[in-house]
Amino acid sequence: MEAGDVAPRTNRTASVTIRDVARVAQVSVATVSRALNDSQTVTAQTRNHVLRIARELDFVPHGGARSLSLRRTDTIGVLLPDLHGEYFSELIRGLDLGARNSRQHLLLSASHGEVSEAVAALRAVRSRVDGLVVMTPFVDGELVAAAVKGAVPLVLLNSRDTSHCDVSFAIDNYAGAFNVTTHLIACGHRRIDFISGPPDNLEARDRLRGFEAAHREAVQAPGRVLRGDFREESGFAAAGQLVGSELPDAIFAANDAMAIGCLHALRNAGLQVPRDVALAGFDDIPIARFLDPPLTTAGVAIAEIGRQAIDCCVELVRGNPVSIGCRLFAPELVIRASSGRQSRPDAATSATPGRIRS
Amino acid sequence: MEAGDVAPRTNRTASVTIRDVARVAQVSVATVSRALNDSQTVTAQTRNHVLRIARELDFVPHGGARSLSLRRTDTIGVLLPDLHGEYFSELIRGLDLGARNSRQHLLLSASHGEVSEAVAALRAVRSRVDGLVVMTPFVDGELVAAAVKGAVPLVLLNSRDTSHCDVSFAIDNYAGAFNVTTHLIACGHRRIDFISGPPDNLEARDRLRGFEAAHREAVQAPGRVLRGDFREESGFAAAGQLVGSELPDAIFAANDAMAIGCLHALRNAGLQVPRDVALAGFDDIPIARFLDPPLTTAGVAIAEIGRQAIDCCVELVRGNPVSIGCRLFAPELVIRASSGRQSRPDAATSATPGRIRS
DNA sequence: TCTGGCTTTGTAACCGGTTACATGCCGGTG
DNA sequence: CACCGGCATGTAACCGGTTACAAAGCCAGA
Repeated sequence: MEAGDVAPRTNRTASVTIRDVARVAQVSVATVSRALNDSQTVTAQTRNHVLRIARELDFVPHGGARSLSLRRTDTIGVLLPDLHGEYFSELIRGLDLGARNSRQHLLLSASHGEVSEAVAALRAVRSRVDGLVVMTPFVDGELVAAAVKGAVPLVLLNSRDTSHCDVSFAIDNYAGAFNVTTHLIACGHRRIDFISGPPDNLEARDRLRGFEAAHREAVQAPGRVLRGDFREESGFAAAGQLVGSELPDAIFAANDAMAIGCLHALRNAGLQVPRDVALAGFDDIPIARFLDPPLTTAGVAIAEIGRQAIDCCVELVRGNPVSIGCRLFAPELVIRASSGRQSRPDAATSATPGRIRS
Repeated sequence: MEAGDVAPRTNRTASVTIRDVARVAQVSVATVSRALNDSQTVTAQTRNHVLRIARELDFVPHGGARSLSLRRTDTIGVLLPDLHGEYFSELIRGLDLGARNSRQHLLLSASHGEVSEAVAALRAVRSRVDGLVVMTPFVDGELVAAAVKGAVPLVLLNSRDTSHCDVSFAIDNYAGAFNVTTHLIACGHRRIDFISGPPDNLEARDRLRGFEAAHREAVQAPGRVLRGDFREESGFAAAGQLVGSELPDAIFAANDAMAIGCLHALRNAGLQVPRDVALAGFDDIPIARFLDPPLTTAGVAIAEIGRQAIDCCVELVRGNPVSIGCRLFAPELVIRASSGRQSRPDAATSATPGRIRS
């Protein structure tokens, strides 16, 4: 904030259009257009002439005009509940990978968990993109589809609803939570408390169901269920409650972010993980392995899902055949130090065998 | 991948245009346009009539066509070296905040540190956006400006170059590194090693300069300088080298990501931070406070910079007066446990007094 | 009744590309 | 020489909005 000067409406260079090129090259706009695109119907000589003039004038076709004419924007719209945090960061990495691969632009919006914002964003964006990748755990597919109105192909993320979209990607949250819980039980933990996600979030509900089912299977009573909202702070708060009352043997947080908050609160209370309490999370965000102790969690190929979602959306846009329906990703149990002593080496008897990492 | 079916080119609903609305409402397209925008020159009665028809037909104006006509896309293009990791995640949060505030879309691209990709992305994007926010530490402002050609306002991030853009935002890397180093010296550490960023990165160079200057000021010889690239892995590798040879009293990593890698390697080697080696980073990414031990670092208001950059870019787009030049952000010394015993409470005698957090 | 001015609406050009169709030019054949 | 086919190029319509300008309608005042 040091320069007190005021910018005089900077002089923008008026952009050079295809008609300028045509005039200078003394040909018609059609010929210029044909020369710039690959079209075979133009002589090598004229093509070179036109290209030289275009380069001299530093002509860059106007993307918007091109889109209007071609009815193709080469842009995929992405609507996420949020854009920050390790989870979305990983997801965005995958989306970028996919987009870059298919030479698509990425138009990014966040709904901040508000239905109204999501609908507004979709309406604003649907005529600027060729396809949409949408993740709105708080909204059911019907509202999203209504806002999109079939104007463009729609891919849903983290949803199993396929009645309102072409393809959806989902994580098997039930199985993931089941396996983590079974692992904790196998480690010898008797009372396991659960920090849940927001109750109106379908994924959060499935994780809770998996937690409960694993207890039923092991004929063991589940511990307390504390309510969280998937954010670090709520994990911190929930652990604070637990520390104040009777401590469980293990805590299973419905995602890694809350597990991190939890870990922080436990440390503040002078407790050691896993000696005093064991801990597990869900997602395997990149930081999970760097925590102290490294976090046991359900590994989800977050970036990979993002990449595939874009790929799939692009195929739909191009009208290529695509296997429709819901693509379910099975999380992998990632066993690290935070879950504590393992009574038997092969204790986790889940269908997806656990893997010791890092 | 369960559904083996193949999507038959889904039947998209042909979009309804302003001419459809005009026809049904039995008025001219001009009147429809006027009714939809606020224009005063239309009777309340006709406006209501038109709006009702538009709603019935579920008419949504075509964004692209609107942009072409208005020469305004309500979109800000953002080009970053990468989109993932805690640092960019924080930055994107700020960018989103700013964009949302000014009702702008965000067109996001990553250059992956490649000059050619950056230039290609800028050319592809410059005709689709009203303004650009660009961060390319590897490219000097001139190349960026050449690719943009003054087509739209340009704001540079993490650059002090103002000769090629309207406004630039920068962090005072020199002062930040100077203060962290001075703090480490004040803590009583004699030999302090430095893990640098990539040598062709201007910010990395400034941090190294600050590190060296603090040693000169304290009349103390700086330790070894190991080469990193700002990524976790390189911090891990560098610490591996140090562990193999003679261990310093403290390690100062040029950013937090490398400090995290470093911490991981030290823990693997059975060393305790700060008892065996002290550690400090730079950036204060959100996770820094949750590490064990919490990381001493130079706090940069990452999201705030992103927000201000968008705000500023939007003001430029709108032709509003804006204080031009470079806006320099002074990092704040954030003292946490990783830097070890503090010999005197007010040891850090820097201009920006340190603050004990969390 | 006529005129002038104000308000509301319509017509058509424009934004900057693409492309269907028309045109002109060429050489080859009957 | 007339005719035809094929190729290179030009003309103009089109994508779907906005808006300058024209025109029409209305009312008040002379």
